Amino acid sequence: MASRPEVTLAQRKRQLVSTELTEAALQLLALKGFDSVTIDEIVAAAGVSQRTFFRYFRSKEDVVVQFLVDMGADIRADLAARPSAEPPSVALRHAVWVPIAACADHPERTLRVVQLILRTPALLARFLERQEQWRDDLATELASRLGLDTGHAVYPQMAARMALAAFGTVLQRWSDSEGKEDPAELTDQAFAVIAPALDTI
Amino acid sequence: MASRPEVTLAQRKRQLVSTELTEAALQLLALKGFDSVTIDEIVAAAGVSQRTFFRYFRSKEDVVVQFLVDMGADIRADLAARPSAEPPSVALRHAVWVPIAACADHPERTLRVVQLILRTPALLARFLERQEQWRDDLATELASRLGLDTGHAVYPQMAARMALAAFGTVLQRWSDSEGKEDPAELTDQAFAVIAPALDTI
DNA sequence: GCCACGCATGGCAGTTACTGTCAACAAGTG
DNA sequence: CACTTGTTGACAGTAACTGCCATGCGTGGC
Repeated sequence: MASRPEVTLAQRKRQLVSTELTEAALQLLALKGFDSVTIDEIVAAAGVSQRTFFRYFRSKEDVVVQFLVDMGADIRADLAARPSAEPPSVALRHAVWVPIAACADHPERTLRVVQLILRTPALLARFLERQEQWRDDLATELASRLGLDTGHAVYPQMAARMALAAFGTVLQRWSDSEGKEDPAELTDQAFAVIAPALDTI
Repeated sequence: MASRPEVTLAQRKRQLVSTELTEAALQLLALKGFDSVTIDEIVAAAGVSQRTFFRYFRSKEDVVVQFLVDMGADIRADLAARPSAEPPSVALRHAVWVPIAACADHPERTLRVVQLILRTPALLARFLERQEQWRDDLATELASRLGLDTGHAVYPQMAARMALAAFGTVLQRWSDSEGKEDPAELTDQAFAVIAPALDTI
């Protein structure tokens, strides 16, 4: 046994508090809007102290954005797992599809959050800031795939930005249509636009 | 005379206070970093009260980002002025070149500010948030140029995002190279990447 | 010249996000 | 049992931001 001897009781407790805070925050924020909810209300609902909140999240915005952050690592991981013979447009489409599929799988959970983020300036700002990290990761991964130097060629940077442009467009259209438009179809349309640029490497 | 009877003394006084605050802020921020400078220090250097500061700027970040905001309107204006027969890649290249040229014209003034923004998470977040407005403007302008409906075609959104991707890449490379790389050349390279996608409309 | 009005400003109190510090407590280890 | 490690809560403190009100300064009517 001991396949995971590291998953101690303490770690599970941490996970519990984290999800408890996230749930409480998302419910309150979706209900009253971002600005009208204070940290005190969130921690009261979760049953912890304010100090504990800031041990789990760096800022009020982080509670909402956090669940999208982990997706960044998934994108890069998926891109790295793609066969290197695959053209960039196909590989990137698959990589970007990972977080979109996660949203599409639980629309009732994610749609509200996505809408909240896209329509709240403070949250949107943090979300975009996190995407910068995704972009750098994607760019370096692409550069190593293609044997290019990130410092000299603009292609990796541009390709990463174009992929995230597709991601953003899909998210926005999905949000604005209240989830009625099909994410898969939107992703196809977005990548159809950028594919000619991605594959002229 | 009276070519501008609206430019009263009061308005010029407002402009004076605004620039005074901006100058004081930029100097202090470039010197000590964004987080280490307080509003109190800025207003002390500018000789006004803290309350007055927040009558001119919505937040501490705004002092830095503000000067980049007006560029957004310029981009759209330039795009609208372009002949409609021009392919999107050329028209967008010219539109995006407007703010880049403004930076390239006064490198000693703008390089520090651009670096400060790109390297300070809080400032970067606000900057990106403002760009969202640029993007919407560009997208609607492009849609009307091409007679498309923003609500049904993804092309205008994607084209606007690609143009801003080029803008961001140029800014980042210019900033990372300490101004040594030529903005015009970087712009050409970036648009060379996206041109195949932009012109397959 | 004088008064009234608009408008920018400053001071002040208050809210809220966020941080440093310390003591208490629980769990695992020798 | 002593010791270490990790999590938590309470408290004080900083700094960003806002509402309110009084003050002064320029402009226009009389």
